[in-house]
Amino acid sequence: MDKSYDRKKVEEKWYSFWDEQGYFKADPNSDKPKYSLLIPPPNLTGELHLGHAMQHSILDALARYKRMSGHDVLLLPGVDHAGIQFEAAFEKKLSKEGLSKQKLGREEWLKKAWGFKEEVYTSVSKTWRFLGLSADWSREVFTLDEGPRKAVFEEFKTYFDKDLIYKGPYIVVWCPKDQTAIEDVEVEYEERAEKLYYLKYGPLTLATARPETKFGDTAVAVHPDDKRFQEYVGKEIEIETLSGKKKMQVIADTAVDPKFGTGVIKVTPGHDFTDYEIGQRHNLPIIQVIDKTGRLTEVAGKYAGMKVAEAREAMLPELREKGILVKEEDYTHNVAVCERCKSVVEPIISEEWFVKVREMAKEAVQLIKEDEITFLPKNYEKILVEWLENIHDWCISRSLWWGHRIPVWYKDKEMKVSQDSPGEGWVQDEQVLDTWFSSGLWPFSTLGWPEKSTELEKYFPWDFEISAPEIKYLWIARMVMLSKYFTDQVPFKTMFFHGMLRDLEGRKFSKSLGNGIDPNYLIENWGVDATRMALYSYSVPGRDGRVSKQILDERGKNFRNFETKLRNIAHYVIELKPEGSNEKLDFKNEDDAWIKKELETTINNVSANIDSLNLHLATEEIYNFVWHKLADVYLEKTKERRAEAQPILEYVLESSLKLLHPFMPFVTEELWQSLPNKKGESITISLWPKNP
RNA sequence: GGGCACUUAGCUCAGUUGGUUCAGAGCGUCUCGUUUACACCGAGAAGGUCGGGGGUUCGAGCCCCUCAGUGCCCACCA
Repeated sequence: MDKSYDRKKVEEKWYSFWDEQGYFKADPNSDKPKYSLLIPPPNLTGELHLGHAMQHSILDALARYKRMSGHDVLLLPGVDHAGIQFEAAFEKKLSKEGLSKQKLGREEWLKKAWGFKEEVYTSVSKTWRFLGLSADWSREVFTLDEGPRKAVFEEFKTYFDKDLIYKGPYIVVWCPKDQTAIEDVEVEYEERAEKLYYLKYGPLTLATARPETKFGDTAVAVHPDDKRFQEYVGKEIEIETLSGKKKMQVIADTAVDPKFGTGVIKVTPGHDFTDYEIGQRHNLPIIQVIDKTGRLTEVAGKYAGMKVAEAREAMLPELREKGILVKEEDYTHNVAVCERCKSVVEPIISEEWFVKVREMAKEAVQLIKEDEITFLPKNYEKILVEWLENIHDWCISRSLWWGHRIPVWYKDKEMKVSQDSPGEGWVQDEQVLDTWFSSGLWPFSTLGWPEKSTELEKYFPWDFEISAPEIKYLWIARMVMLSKYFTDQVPFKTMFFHGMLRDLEGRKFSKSLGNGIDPNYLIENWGVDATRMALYSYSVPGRDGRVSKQILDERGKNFRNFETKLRNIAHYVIELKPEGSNEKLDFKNEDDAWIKKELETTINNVSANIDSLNLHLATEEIYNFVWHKLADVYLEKTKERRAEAQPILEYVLESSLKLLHPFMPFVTEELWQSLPNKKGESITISLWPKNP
């Protein structure tokens, strides 16, 4: 066979053929049973990675299989605006041009941002098509589109009217780099070797890792049962500070661990979560020491204006000199950093919007426990339930510009919830909503909700949803919660968590490590079909895989070879068809009966494995049949009775192509079209083989 | 600290209810073979006491207990 043909060209040709024929379009008016799959909207940040490629390969295999099995399939594509991540990527680009948010102003910035969005989108959507994704592009949705915008407003208004939304000062995780509050689920912890400082507070000594927050102390606390400090509880002690002597009360609170450090803590309600809670219990005042840019405020005296790390270094000599700092020891602990930009985050008091989600979460738990969602792997059900049971109020505001703006308007002392300006003189809230506020609605906002569309009626709840495990709380749990709340239904019937692909050391792929593998690289080397096949072997639910470029190349090569094998089988069957071949399909010969039986077994096993979402087994099954049964054994045997076996060869080849099509769409279409009786008719709409 | 996974051939991984077909695949290694579908191939071979130990059973990678190692998630101790 020709070994040097242009695979890419062929892929493009068939993809546009399918697209033009409209095979991927769902038809709400069809009377076929529906099967709906929701594509997790990738973030608008640029490149697609291996995880996306795997998700899309899995989704597409299922979509194609269901389509061939007589379903009206909706595979719905979309894109997420990804607030923080998008702004970070955009900011980088702007800074290269010497521009910034400050220089541009909100309006101009947004204009450019939309331009950047288009740019990024173009490259992303191209890659999608390369993977062969059989999505209904006519229904593609972007989270900032008008539809989702209406849905988001409906969501906000509903919460507001039901008194589930409130705004207030609260301790939040603040990212000084991104200049916004983030959620605790967006925080990562990094182990760092720092120091533990022992400070003298009057008659007491306490240990702290953060002496710079000293200016915000409003109490000293011990455990109520700790006998060592009983005499001080409820009293005031006089302590030495950097700005002279000061009185401070000693309180008792169970949050204090008597075994850690000296058993005494300083309470800084403005900059520590535990301390904040202690402060609430004891009515302590809050002093802000660190501002939103990560610098000390004027309460820090001469240290005001310094960044946290600088200030800490700078104040140590004075603390030593004044005899306040009495001991230092090495201390390794976890430091909270922003998941997106990796800078150290600060607990800070800020004015933010919150949603009370406890009741909603409770109902979601109920729903999950009724087993209406099949989780793969199963144990994720428990993981999600536990998170939902311990949920706390959701901080939904972000100090960003890219996103759905909070639909609240102010005029003098008045406030109104409205999607658009209520009129002259009204000013909209500056903040935007958390990205997940809109993503949580995705299963129904994409189908026209809050309108009652036929699409919503037909395709919701979704039959299948897939996700990386890392967004199980941020996204999956929220979708369940919001679907229950707004539609009283589950968002999807099957929830498939794929594993994470990691490098050989077991580390995540990340930009900062530079260990990523570009799916486009694999596609260029081995073709889409082979790349997809390689990925299916890692598609076992919940199981991580360790890969390297070399390992993926091996797999890619293997399946590229398989593709060649398939081409050669087709060549033998079709091109080398002898004159005067038998026309009648019967299986009287012993070999014919054998291959027929093997094929039937394969059909059963492949179908069953797709139905049970074991794509790695389904692909193995058909691979084994085609290579080691059909090619190695049967085909060899037909050489002695070529003309007689022709109808059986054609029949088995056709069935094999169909069985392979969900996984290797391109080569199967190409070979299908070369069958003498199939010119122009697509394998995409052929019927899945069934045994009598 | 709490929870959850994983540990099977040199490497990356399968192995769905315990039972001739479970001891496998791909790649790698070795031997042989250019027989017209295919060397991006074919025939064959080597290689694992399925992490250690204990238990249940007529019978266990597969169930239970325990130990060890690895990874992930959650919480967070100032």
